[in-house]
Amino acid sequence: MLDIKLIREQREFVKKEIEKLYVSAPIDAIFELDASKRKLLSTVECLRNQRKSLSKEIEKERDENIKLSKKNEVKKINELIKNGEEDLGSITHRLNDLMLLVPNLPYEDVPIGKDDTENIVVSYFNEKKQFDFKPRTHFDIGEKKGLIDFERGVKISGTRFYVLKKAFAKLQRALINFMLDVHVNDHGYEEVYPPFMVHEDCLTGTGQLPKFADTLYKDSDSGLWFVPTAEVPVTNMYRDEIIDAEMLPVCHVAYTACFRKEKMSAGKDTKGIKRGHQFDKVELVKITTPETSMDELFNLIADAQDILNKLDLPHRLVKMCTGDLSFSASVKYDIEVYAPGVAEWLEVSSCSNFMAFQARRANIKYRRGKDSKPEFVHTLNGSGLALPRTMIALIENYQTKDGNIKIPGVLMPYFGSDELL
RNA sequence: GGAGAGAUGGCCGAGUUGGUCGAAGGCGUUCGCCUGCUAAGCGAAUGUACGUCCAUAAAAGAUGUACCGAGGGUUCGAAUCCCUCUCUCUCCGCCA
Repeated sequence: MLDIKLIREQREFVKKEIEKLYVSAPIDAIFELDASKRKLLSTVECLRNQRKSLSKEIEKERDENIKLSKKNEVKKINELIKNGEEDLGSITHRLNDLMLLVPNLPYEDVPIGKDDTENIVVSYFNEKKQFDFKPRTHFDIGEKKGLIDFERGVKISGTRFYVLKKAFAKLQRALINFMLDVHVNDHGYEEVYPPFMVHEDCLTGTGQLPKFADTLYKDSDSGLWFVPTAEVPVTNMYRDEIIDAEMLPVCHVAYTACFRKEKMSAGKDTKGIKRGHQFDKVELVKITTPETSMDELFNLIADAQDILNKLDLPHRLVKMCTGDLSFSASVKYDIEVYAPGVAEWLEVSSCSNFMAFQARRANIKYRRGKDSKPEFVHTLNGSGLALPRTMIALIENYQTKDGNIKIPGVLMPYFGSDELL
């Protein structure tokens, strides 16, 4: 959520910034609603003040007649208050609804562009592997060796579900543990294991709701939503809290399954395990002071990249342009790993600084000093990394000519002693 | 799932014959005094949000309103009375 004061005081600036995102937002309507809300609020507060003082007079009044007339006076005021409160309620409600639909503003150095074609590749890391044969796709390998069962996945759960078997199931488990250990031991994150189902407030807090309800799964019975990313439960751990300044930055790493309807991508990426309704992910979340959030973003990106470096996988860092920023992000960098079988750069991590946008929605604050007023924190997150796509890259990059996969050394303690699958 | 108890400020904890309660008291914290140092003692301060005024880079200041788990009701007036919900705790049952 944006600061309403920013819209109040610098409406044209906000509109100009939103234009850069190639989306529309009801800034003018918000401005008008805010003005009428404040006007009405003053009126109602003034009336309540009158009621208060009259009530006190009634208490002390000895004359029954005067008392009665004053009571009637308050009753009339109460009518006015009631009407005012109803209007105020509906205006506030409408204002809030609109505010929740306004995306975050882009950070100053975000390149302007209308879609992903205008993103900027910042740099490349690790050499692409050379093959003296045509590299196969992960789904080709997986099916032939009986390590991915697409048919049964579809049988039990429908399209975009698959079953990992034997060495592939184990490989994913090994990767999860490897990633968690690296982030905890080498990068200093604190591991958390959060719920995979959350209250609606959480999704509003991190910005998935109300706009993207149709991409999320929900249990209508309990009203709980399945998390589309660990960002949601982990960031919301601190909802409605004031964090001690000494605790910052808060750095968490969490493994969760993630659930997404993928309606926007209907028909896209239907082959393989690139895009399923359920996938595993190790997520990095940081909560920082406003001053340090940009530095922490680059630390976070480096931490995510470190996994790929340790696995010696070719990847590149891509800076998102304004038109490709996600709803809540102010800056976003994607890490894309190269998979030679499908011959694609796969997004394995999306690292964002949300500035105070989520903090404002989720009401997460910190105190600069003992006597300082609470201020909103900055929140960040990025995958570290998404499992299926890391799997794809690992399988396709480490395949041998005879159809096996060589396990990288760093994974040996996790996967076991088998050199080949 | 059955029975009972509870939810108050950073914490503990009063307040339940409705008004002077944003809320006693204690602890903690901050500042000052005292002290060779520390402790103790003494004095003062110490919630959040939003609005208005002032000011405008911001803060501070003044003032108003709301908030005693959440929502609704009774009343001139509710932390206090009534209803609904949520959560926590204890006991019993059931179960991974």
